[in-house]
Amino acid sequence: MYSLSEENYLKAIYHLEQGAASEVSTNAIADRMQTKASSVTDMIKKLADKQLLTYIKYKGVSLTESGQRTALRIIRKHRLWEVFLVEKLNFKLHQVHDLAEQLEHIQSAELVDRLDHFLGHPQYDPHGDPIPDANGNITTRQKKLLGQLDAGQCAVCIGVKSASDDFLKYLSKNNIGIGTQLEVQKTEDFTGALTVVVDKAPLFLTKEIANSIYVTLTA
Amino acid sequence: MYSLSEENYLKAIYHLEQGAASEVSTNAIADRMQTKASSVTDMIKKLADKQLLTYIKYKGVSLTESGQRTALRIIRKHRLWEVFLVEKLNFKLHQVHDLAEQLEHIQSAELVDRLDHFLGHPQYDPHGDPIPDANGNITTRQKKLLGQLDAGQCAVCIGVKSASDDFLKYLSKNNIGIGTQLEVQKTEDFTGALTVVVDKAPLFLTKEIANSIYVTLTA
DNA sequence: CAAATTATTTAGGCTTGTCTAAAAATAAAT
DNA sequence: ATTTATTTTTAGACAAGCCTAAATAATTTG
Repeated sequence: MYSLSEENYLKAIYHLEQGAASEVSTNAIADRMQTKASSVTDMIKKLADKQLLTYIKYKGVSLTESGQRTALRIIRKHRLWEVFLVEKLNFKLHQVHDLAEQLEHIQSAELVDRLDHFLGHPQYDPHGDPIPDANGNITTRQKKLLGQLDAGQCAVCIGVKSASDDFLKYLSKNNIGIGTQLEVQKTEDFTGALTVVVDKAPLFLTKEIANSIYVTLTA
Repeated sequence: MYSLSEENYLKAIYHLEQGAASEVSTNAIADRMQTKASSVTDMIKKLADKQLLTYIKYKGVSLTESGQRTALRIIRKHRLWEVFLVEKLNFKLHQVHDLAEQLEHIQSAELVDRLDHFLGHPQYDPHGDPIPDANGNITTRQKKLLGQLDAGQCAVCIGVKSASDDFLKYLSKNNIGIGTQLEVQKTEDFTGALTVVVDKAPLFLTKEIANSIYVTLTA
């Protein structure tokens, strides 16, 4: 179908498009892909020829319908493999990304579907990111760092940024895990620390800890 | 480590070396890899530079210790993935080869080890081929077609050549599966058909059936 | 608004892995 | 033992994907 390199570009551009209002710039892509701007120009011309994105010289690119669909297929594979690696093979969270980067390029629609079924149609990957379904539909949750919330806001933990043993141990000791409901009770402007309510009990978190926990706001 | 192409060459050469007394010829490799002899020459020069094989012009190649080890690592991955695809994802036998050809190139020793453990350290893949262990040790069993045996020989079924539904149904109805002990009672020279003893009961098999069943001789 | 800075593209080159066509070596056959 | 046929290697070219250096466009700044 598409080459390994083409797939990686599509995925990178998709991610850059999320969380950036306008077109995606050449340099932004080069940055993310650890490559040179001139290489990016070459590739986006090729992807434009294949109708995967629209490209206006000196202005940037944006994915077409077809480009988005393709990117989402790759992201679906990536996240399903991450679930497999963590849930079935007991990998640690921080180990799975690089492996999934390889596995996401395996070509076989049937393999993806069977893997999805084998894993019980998971909705989210181990980092808390949503897994697109077979049709490319994705439930977009606003992913935030706990440290970015204001007093009074409620959220649920959907993932963590770092996965050091000590950090995970600290979290489980304080009854925080994926799915845990949190309410921000108070914020300290000076230190950035905050007090949250977990299981009706108040808990004091430093700025560093709060900025290592991903959450999504609850309705 | 090694490129996808290099890995495929090593694997092909390994397989050609098994069941060929002398050096492996350029054309034999080209045939197996569906490529041109000139491309093979280019590649074997590169592999010789990397000490993965010894190459004498116009005479052929043979893998070094290091080349064999590398090939066996790839074959180990291939066969473990095949087990996964059949046992965990319920793929049909004939579907798994092409997928395993992709999966065998995923780079991660830890992934292989964890997969091996997850699958319960299987000894053989779904085709009945032995899986090398983590150190590259492989239990070489003489793999034969049932139709090649003579009267009086005993063997155990280790796999099947085709995997059509009808054929598998036929086998299970006659109590033949992986691990089944067989003794050849009589052969018919003219038709190639043979009578085998399964579970102490005689069973008549046509030449076509007998040549679709892989066995290994028992001591 | 013109000059300086930054971003992007073009031009040309390199590597990997492939190919075709021609040359050289080996093997087969009369 | 020469000629013929086959196999293998060399030479030169090509596409993909990357690079550096130079040119051009866009943006920022005084």
